[in-house]
Amino acid sequence: MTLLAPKLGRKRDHTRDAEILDAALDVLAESGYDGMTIDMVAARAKAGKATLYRRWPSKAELVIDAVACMKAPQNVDDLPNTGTLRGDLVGMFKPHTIEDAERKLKVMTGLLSMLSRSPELADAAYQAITDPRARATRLFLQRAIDRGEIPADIDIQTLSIVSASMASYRTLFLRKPVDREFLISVIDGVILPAVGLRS
Amino acid sequence: MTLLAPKLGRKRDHTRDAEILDAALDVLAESGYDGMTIDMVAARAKAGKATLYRRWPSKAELVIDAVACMKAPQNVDDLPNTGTLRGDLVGMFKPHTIEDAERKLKVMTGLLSMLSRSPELADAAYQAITDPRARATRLFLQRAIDRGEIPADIDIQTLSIVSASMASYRTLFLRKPVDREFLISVIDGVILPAVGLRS
DNA sequence: GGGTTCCGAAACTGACAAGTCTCGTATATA
DNA sequence: TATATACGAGACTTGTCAGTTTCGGAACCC
Repeated sequence: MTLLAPKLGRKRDHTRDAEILDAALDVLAESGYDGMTIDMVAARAKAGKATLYRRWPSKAELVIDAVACMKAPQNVDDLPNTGTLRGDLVGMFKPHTIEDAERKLKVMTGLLSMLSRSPELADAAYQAITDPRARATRLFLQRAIDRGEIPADIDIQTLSIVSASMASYRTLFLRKPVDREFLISVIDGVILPAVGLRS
Repeated sequence: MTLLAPKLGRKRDHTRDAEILDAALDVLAESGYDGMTIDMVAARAKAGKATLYRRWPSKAELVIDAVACMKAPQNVDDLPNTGTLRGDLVGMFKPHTIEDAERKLKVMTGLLSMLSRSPELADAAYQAITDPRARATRLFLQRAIDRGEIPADIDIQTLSIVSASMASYRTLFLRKPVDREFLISVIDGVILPAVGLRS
């Protein structure tokens, strides 16, 4: 027997998928996983609830898909490459990059208490939000080692998460803005001194 | 007219307050704010729901009180004082201290998405969880400066939150255990090099 | 003892949200 | 044109949970 679906009737408009997932991310960033309702997402996407349930079997699956689709094609080419470690690190503070990081952190905040209950969601969040940033920083450090700017025996793994850790902590625990001044103080007061570059 | 309450009837057993608040913290650490129900707290404390509502007007107030009562009388005397910065920092890894920090972090995780909606809760969490740790680290750094172990021009504010930031990030974002090895790598790979103490 | 408030247990009420279904309409194939 | 599916809108069902009330019993004061 064939399981092929017949090709009858109106076709599903898959351009709406991205719009719905983006609406879900907005609601998620604003209200968190528990505060988010399917009605909110449908309203923001100007879609019917049935349209959402036709595409995703449950709220949980919708959220996993929405988080996974944040995973930007982080092109190595559009990362800073200034020739100095400090230049690369500071180069991450372009308005667009900061804006993107802020939204991701808000989404992550609303997801945190769910991660322990849904390994699948935890993995999606790691792939889309946590890992790309650490990758970029590891790249900066490795290039600095390769060009002899910093010693080769530094702890790359640990140092690569310093800026992300401190930015998250400042937002989540201290509830203060992650502004340019703070990021500069992390770079010049922690990371660069730690790799032996004093200003 | 007098507003003095009459002293009739059975007296409220205020020794139950602490037991109920402690049960609330357990549930909070396990299920987060949204996942926590009053029934869970009552069941864990072997109390009736009415008993809880006789003492706190709402779930929100109960949680604020529970978090506030975590604020231990952090005695400066029982903080490490070893004579070296590294000794003081490492001295924070006593089993009891780590256990305490783990529970606080779990509670905080379940609270994070609420903090933006309840400034009162945010303040209680800051006073009870976030600030005490930063205070201790600032003390260690200041003593190291005073004894001439490290330069006086370091950025104490920024450096004092490095270890807490990285421990939180590792737990929340990376979902890996904050074990002794990791903490040592933060101290020896980031903090001490950053203040000019190389191993 | 009599009146009052506490206690744990559990029934009850009301609101809200996940998920389903229906309706009128639009768009596709045959 | 006839049939089948997608669409937005919204009614409907069901379960859960905050908060209230009721119950039988215990503790306290007069």
